[in-house]
Amino acid sequence: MNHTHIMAAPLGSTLYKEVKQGVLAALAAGEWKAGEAIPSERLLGERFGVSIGTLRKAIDELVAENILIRHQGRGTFVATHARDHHFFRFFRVVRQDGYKSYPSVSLESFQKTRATPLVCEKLGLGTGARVFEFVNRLSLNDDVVLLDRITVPEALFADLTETMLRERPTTLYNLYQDTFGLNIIRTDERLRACTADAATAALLGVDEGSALIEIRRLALSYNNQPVEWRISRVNTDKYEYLVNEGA
Amino acid sequence: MNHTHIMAAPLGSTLYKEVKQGVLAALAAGEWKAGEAIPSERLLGERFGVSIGTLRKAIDELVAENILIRHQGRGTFVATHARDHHFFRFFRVVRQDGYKSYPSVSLESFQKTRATPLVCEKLGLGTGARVFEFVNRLSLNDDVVLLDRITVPEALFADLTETMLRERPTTLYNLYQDTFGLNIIRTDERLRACTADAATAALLGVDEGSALIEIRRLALSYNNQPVEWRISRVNTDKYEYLVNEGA
DNA sequence: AAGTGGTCTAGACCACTAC
DNA sequence: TAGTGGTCTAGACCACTTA
Repeated sequence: MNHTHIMAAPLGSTLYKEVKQGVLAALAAGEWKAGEAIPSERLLGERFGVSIGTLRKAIDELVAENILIRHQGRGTFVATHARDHHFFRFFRVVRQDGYKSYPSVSLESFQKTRATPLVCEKLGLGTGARVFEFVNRLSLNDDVVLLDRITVPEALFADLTETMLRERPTTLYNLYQDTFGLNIIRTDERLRACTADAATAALLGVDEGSALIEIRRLALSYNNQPVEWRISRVNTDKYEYLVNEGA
Repeated sequence: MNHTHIMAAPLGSTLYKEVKQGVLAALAAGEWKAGEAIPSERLLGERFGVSIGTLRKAIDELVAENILIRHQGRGTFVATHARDHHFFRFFRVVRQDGYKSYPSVSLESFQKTRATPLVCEKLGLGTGARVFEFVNRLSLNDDVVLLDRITVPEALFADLTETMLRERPTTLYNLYQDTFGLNIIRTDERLRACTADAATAALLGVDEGSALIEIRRLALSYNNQPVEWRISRVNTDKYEYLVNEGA
């Protein structure tokens, strides 16, 4: 029997890709919030007019992209940035012996300002758009290791306050999710070697001129929407940046 | 109707996982060489006593892991490290404007020696095992950018010669595949900031003491067999190290 | 035209979770 | 016990490649 599907066939035009886009659209529209369960496979299959197998193939890809999480017997859930969950997917700094631990964060500065041309380009903002800029100092096992200078557009983060950053119970990306409905699903990172300027050296507790790694990260949400621009500097005397490819 | 499969259920014990292991075992045993087509889905389904759908699920995962490549209408092939193919999966250094180009390589040294304790540990070798050690200098767009010190065990690379390295037509990992039957499918990289010593500075054309990125890479084949240990130093004045997570 | 992988279906049964 | 996702089947039809 030929399939008689309800939806039109606009783009890549295979049924399951359309279903995937449909689910992504519902996600981007906030129909299901982070941490919530999405409807059952049977219901979604009916909604999109496809068989379970086809629906599953669409969901399979979203699970592979860490956008959804399945729990057998419970349901399928919108992924969250909870501490124990996918934290190390975006945090790659580990001790040189391989030991992974969660950083403790101290907020060093916070201001509302206007974006530089570089930041405007990275975040896709108009010239002189307003942004929040703040600096976090991260420690691992009581070693000061990272300095993050983070910039986010005011347009997406209306009413962000220093207190919200200081008193957030979990991770930064979890705050983005819960408070602003912004779900980071992808990052683009570029690393260079650099040397510590006086201010950086003081905050990291290293000598001025020490070799550091500089990470420039753009974090994106659904539809490749840029959400956060970040420049990190890492003291790699006892820690290193980990990349696994394959497996 | 219940499935009546031929194989025993040893480990993760779902049918398609067993099929996947069976295909991996055939690959590791060299039953199908790099670049060759594996048997058709119908034949493999018969061989493992499973339906096409189950066989496909096993192959799907191997394709997702870049171990096999499917070409509609032609067949399924063992992945190769051909230049145009997956080269940038293991080579992450790009120009700061994002432009990707293939490096030109010059071999700076080549020797047979005994492994240091560190190398023995990384490559899983016995104390004092014999290894080949060579240094490559890589240029991108006529800029000298990378210095690779590469160590491989003699046990896996019997009869490796300087000439083979100098006159290889394609990539290094392609040489490993074609000449030694060693298929790199995974790497573990750890990055630190470092400063250029005199020898490194001279070869990279930078000042002694310049900040560089140091990459320590272990490259592995099937069954997590360590094949190559490599320490690279990168001049990031005009280039950077690229990591994309998600999508 | 024959053979390959790619998509899709409809339904069975299993394993796990919650009530 | 009811509902969820997880696995598996058997086969139809499509799209592409090769000859």
